[in-house]
Amino acid sequence: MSKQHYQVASFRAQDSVGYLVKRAHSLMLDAIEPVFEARGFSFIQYIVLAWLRDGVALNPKDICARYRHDSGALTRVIDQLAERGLLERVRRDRDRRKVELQLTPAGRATVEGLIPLVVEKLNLAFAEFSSSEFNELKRLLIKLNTKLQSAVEPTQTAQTAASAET
Amino acid sequence: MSKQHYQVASFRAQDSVGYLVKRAHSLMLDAIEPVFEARGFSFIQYIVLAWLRDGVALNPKDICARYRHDSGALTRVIDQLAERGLLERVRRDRDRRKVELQLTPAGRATVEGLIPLVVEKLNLAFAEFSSSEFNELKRLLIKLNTKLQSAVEPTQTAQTAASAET
DNA sequence: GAATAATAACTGCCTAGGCAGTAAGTGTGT
DNA sequence: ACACACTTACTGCCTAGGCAGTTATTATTC
Repeated sequence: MSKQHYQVASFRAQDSVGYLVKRAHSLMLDAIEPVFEARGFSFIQYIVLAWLRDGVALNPKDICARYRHDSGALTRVIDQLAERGLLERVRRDRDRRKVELQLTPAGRATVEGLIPLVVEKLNLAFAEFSSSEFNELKRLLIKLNTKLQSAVEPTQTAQTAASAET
Repeated sequence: MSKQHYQVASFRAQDSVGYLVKRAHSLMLDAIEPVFEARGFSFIQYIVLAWLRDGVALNPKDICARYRHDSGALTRVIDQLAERGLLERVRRDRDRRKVELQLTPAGRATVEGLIPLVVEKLNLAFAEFSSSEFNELKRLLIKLNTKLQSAVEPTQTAQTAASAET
């Protein structure tokens, strides 16, 4: 038996965690987007640059999967960044379907300049959070995401999982 | 002095709570949207119906403010719902700028039918959360939202807080 | 080894949402 | 009373993202 946190009879949409999460996402974007736009960047452009810097994702497919962004839309974001000389597409001989994205020195300098602005906004948002509150929020969000992800993915080990028909 | 949870030198974009929140939002939408679409509704249509049912918001402006939805986009959503006979626009003599939205019996029946599907998905997502974890996540999200909201709103003392007329 | 499936990036099209402006209605100050 | 500012809902336009293909490349199967 699993916890039943919500009951049909007493459910109110505005009490849903889904609403709280949507609202947090929207408010955080509203807080940070003007910072980027004032410097000629969109938020998604920053994400691509930052993830390349950190080595999290090196090709479009990784970014799509991890940031849950549309493949077609991402191609156009990469076009914009490449046109501005902030990254380069490199086709490797290993697997010629894949495109490896590499930051140029200008791209690296750009993202290094943007990060302090992000850090400042984040610290402001969590100024009144204790360390334990901050860490607990992260832990619970990761726990939620892990669960949701496994529900979405018809993944590797899903063969044994109760007959998910295509 | 306030907590500095992030440092520029050690910042990695994928560790940001912003990313966790964005991901949670995206995954939750992916989990619930197919349920609505299979029944001919979009998620935003459900939100409008559910909020009207709960009396949270009775006119477009309230929904825009609380759900952070664009006013123009919302007008079109209301058009769709009105065309399908699920709600009606009523202009009141009190303030003829405002449009009061009223669920029709069909609209009420529709939303009552959708809510169990939402409750089921939410309970699945939080099945492995204890009551204290669940409540703590809600509390921390509310705390975050409150802070972010106050950063967005420039004025907002106690003046407008008391302006809730029926 | 050829046929088929699967994968990665990309393109075109379409729709929903953001933005700016408009119209009707209301409040305020003098 | 009048001008002015403000509010609410709506409209048109534009852009970013979702979706369905397309192409090039690699993996799998017979």
